[in-house]
Amino acid sequence: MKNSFYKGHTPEGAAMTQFIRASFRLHGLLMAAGARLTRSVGLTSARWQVLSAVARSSEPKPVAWVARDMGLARQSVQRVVNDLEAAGLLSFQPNPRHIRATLLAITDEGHRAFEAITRLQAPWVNGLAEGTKVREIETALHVVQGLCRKLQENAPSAE
Amino acid sequence: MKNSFYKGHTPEGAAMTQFIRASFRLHGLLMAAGARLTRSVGLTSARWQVLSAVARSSEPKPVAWVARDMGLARQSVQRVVNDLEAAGLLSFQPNPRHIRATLLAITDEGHRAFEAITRLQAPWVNGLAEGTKVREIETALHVVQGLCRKLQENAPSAE
DNA sequence: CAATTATTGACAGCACGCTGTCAATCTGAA
DNA sequence: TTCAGATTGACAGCGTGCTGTCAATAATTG
Repeated sequence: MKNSFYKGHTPEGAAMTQFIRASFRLHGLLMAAGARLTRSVGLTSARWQVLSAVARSSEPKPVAWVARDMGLARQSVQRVVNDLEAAGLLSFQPNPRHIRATLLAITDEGHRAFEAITRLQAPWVNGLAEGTKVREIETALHVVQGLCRKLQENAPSAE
Repeated sequence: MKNSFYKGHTPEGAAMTQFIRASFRLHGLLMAAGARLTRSVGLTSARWQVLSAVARSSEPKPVAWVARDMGLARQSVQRVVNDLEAAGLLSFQPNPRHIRATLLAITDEGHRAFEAITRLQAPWVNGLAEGTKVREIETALHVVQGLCRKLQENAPSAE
């Protein structure tokens, strides 16, 4: 795979370029898999991720806080949250510290949907990880986290 | 990070779940970085990737072939290609084997844009990879490629 | 206390990937 | 040769993430 397209790259840079290309493809495949996984519960990948973020949260938060936790823009999460509220999976609770910034709470129905998908996700991801050593996954995670850190430093966070 | 949310997961599955979450964030950050990188040439991340795929291709191909190479749906690439053609960076060449499926060729202007971005991308990715060992990147690439392979097997390819 | 600044949500609009459907075209088997 | 199936591009529509702008509300500062 060493060809003219990697002129100007350090060995690390050439390897990283390949890794980034593979990451794009992985993202597409994960999104497709997430769609299949969540469809049976009547959700989508993005809605499930937002629901999870709220479910995993240690305390009720406004939309903007959840967005920051997820590393997404505020408005992206806002619209998904509005959809989830309309679907009855999330509810807005009054925020004693801020009139407009209502707190997000998961409803009983939302909790049921979250647990239903969790029961599907666990065996799915176990199968996906089968055959890969924990050490390798941790190395990969380390590389990805290092990239995220570097990219976040050089990136003017939106707004 | 071992908490109740990883019940039902094997050790590999728990690590993989973390890795997938990190991958989503990485994708978002890479897209943002790609936007900054390509904006100066008047392109976007997606258009640059399609242009690169055509530029790297060993022979002229119809849109559907390029889409398969990139692991994307045919129509996603089709619309970007139409935009690139309208912008004068790509051109449609007659295909002796198929009247409708014209072949994609890069124009002089497209070549200039591609090279301009390549000159920006190389130092950018070198800096990004700096401090990460090639061995680690290759392990991460190996993990990602393994995931892609597994996901592609279990996924009914679109259409 | 008053005025400036920061945060938050509402609204509108864009880029991109997906799907489904349709007609034109090519391919291969009967 | 003919006809059924595959391939390809055109068109329309959806979900998701982004940006920019605006008004309402908090927080901070003089």
